Formats: sequence, structure tokens, C-alpha cells
Amino acid sequence: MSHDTHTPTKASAPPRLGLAFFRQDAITVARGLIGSTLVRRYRGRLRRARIVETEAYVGPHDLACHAAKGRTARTSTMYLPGGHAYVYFIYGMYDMLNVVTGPADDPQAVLLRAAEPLDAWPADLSGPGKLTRALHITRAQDALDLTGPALHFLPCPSPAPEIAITPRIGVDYAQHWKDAPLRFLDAASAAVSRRIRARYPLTSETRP
DNA sequence: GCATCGATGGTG
DNA sequence: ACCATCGATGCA
Repeated sequence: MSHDTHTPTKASAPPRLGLAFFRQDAITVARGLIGSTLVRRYRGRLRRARIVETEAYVGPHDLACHAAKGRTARTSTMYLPGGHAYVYFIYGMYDMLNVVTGPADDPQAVLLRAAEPLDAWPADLSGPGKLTRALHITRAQDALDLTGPALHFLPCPSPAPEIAITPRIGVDYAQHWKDAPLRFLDAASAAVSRRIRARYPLTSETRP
């Protein structure tokens, strides 16, 4: 095609999710990442995984969001424009991978909680700490550009999966925000138990 | 299936 | 003194 701006010599590499996607609000991005492909290049090796669980942290007014405590050394990357990684260390052992969303100085993020390995890669990615460990993602990737070669996303193929919505995990301290429906799951994934499906039936298929 | 607990260290 | 976790253990 005459107006194709990428990869003119190689045949169609799939388009990455770009800035227009990441600069949307955290809820939209959290939903949109379900079924998308996470691509990680580490020491010359390529790993791919299909995202099946995310959580949205929607801003300083969200008492479960790290930005609720204001701008600190740890949380400053959340204030970058959407499309950067926010990676933090917790419980003395685990790194958590988040996608910063929204415009600059609007600290929202999406936590990646679970994925399914692709390409017959035998890994357990069912949990945010396990996901980062398997993909070799640490604080060294904090503030990394998520449209670059080391770590990026490919859009969810259509049709988009059905999505279950529940409260977030591990935020019981967050007063009324602990119950906010901000966790998104691929309802058909093995990562979603029967109990979750029974308690949190699918919300109506929302507008695209 | 569910509840409880300890590991382990950055953070404010 | 927490904490956006995990794996082991115990019990049903």
C-alpha cells in the first residue's frame, strides 16, 4: 500500500499498541489489554504471552493507587505520559509490572497480574510476581518505553474475549476503594476460577 | 477447596 | 510498620 509507513521491506510485522492507546484512561487500557500479546526481548531471546488479568489504578483519589500518597521517589514514573513501564518492588521479593496510562502528570496505571505463555513456552505466569520473574522484568525496567523493542504489546485479535470484572486483589486497606470493580479477566481463561465466574458474572459486552 | 503463616527488603 | 505476593502447610 502506498501509505504504509512501517516495514516496507519485510512483510507485515504486526502493529504494536502505541501512544494513542496508552494515553487513554486506566480502565479502558486495563480492559483493552485483556487478550493482547506481551512481547519481551531479553538477552536476544523473544518471549510472548497472552494477557488474561489486569487491574486499573485510576489516580490520586484512588486510595489503592500508589499515587494516593503523592509524588515520591518510587511513584514518580507514574507521572510520566502513558506508554511507560512502572515497575516497583514489594514484599522483599517481587517486582510488579504496570503500564502507565493517561497524559503526563495524571498518575494512572494498569497492573499486569496474569498471562498465558505462547509459543509452547512452559512458564507459569499466573500472578504478578511470577509473571515478572519469568520475563526477567525488574526495577531496571522502571520507566521503560513500552513501544520499544525490549517490551511492547500487540493488539488483541478480534473477536475480543468476554471479560469478567471483580474488585482488586490485596488492597483491603483502601477503605471504600477496596470494592471498586477494577480487576479485569478473560472469562474463558483457566486463570478464572468457577467461583469467580459465579460471583462476578460477565458484565454486558460494553461498547467497543 | 479454604485459612493461616513466614520469607524478605524497600519505603516513607 | 507497613506492603498491588507466593508457596507451604494444615484441614476439610
